[in-house]
Amino acid sequence: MTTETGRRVRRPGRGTGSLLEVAVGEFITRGYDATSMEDLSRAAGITKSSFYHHFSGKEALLRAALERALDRLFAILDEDGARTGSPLARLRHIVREQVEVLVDELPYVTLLLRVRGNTESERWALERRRAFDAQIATLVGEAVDAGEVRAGVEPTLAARLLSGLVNSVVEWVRPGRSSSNLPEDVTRVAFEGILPAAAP
Amino acid sequence: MTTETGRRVRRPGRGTGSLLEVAVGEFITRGYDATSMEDLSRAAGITKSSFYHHFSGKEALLRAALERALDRLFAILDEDGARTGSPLARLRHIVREQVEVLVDELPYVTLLLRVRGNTESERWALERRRAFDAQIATLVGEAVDAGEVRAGVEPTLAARLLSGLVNSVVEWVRPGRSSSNLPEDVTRVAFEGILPAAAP
DNA sequence: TCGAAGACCGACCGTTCGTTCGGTCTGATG
DNA sequence: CATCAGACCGAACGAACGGTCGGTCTTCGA
Repeated sequence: MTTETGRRVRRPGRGTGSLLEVAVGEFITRGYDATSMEDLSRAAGITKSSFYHHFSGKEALLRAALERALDRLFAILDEDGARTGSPLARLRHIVREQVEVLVDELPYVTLLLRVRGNTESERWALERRRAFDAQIATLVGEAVDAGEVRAGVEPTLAARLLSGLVNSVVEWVRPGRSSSNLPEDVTRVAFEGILPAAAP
Repeated sequence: MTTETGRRVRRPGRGTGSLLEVAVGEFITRGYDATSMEDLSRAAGITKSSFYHHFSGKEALLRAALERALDRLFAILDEDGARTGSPLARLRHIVREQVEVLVDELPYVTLLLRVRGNTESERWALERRRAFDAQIATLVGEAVDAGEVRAGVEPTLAARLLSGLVNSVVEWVRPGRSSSNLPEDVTRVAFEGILPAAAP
């Protein structure tokens, strides 16, 4: 237990948050399955058994990380900009905020996007991801029905490519190093085309 | 050795190609590190030790799969349509063919796109992937310089998003089930925008 | 000052991993 | 019919895995 005022009493320790951060970093560079508890311990500067004092096991670490990413993503859908206005405006808002979250919580979202469903936690995360994507797909369909966009292809395909484009940012973005406004740029590219023909 | 006429002499066996196909399928569903040699053997219908008669080890399987995917991708760059014509036309050709290869060699390309650099083979594949992407990025820059496209964002960012959009197809496409012309649709979406504003 | 509890540790457990080895069976070749 | 090589197998190897256990050290509240 911790007292009301001032968490992390007694020894300075390191806190579960810091350990989670270290663990997620290792999970990303080596892959979850290829990362051993000894790898995590070495990276955190404590022994393997000490790690089990803070987390019940390897999968609990994964679960905590996936929850953090999913909570941030679903929070976007509850914002005003995602619930009011035209379907197209709501879509643009969600895409912009999604890139924001993606950069803000880069390691956690990166881990989420690499999950394949091996463990129970991974299957749970996959299900929530599917629910998130389904809401995007619905919104794309509404935007097409409202005549706000040219329906060049099936809304289902458009929604998938939209998610694919946005999520691909995690593959190369590095925190701190953003000369331009990344969320705005990605949103513009997604809706106006990556390489639109030059005006004649 | 095999005779000129009629490969796979003697026992019917199964052939290394079939074993590779099975192994790649398991690698994709469970992940490379989470897949044991016994998993592979069970899926192939032979014992673990029999598997070593055809492949020198687990990583050799991975290497063979990655080579197959990379060979197909680099072959695109050698086609006429990728070497002659305007930069924009060459880009469109490459994107269309890339989707084609992606669907044609789905499991192998999927595996390639999930590689993170744990083993020597993975690092080798990552390097070749980078070389491929670099050629795309160069071509995007040439198209912008030639005034063939509106340069809304940095060419580097555009190239990355282009690759991300195209490669994301492996996450949901299923072979055989293509009512529409997928390569053409993806190409149009990539260049004209996923959800372009409706004409007034 | 002293008891309690959290942070941490070294040693160890059973299991599973990738790989090896010695050997059997089969079928085309001479 | 004898030979030979490739396809295949059961059993076992050392190493590494995730996880457990009993105990030590440190710090704070009473």
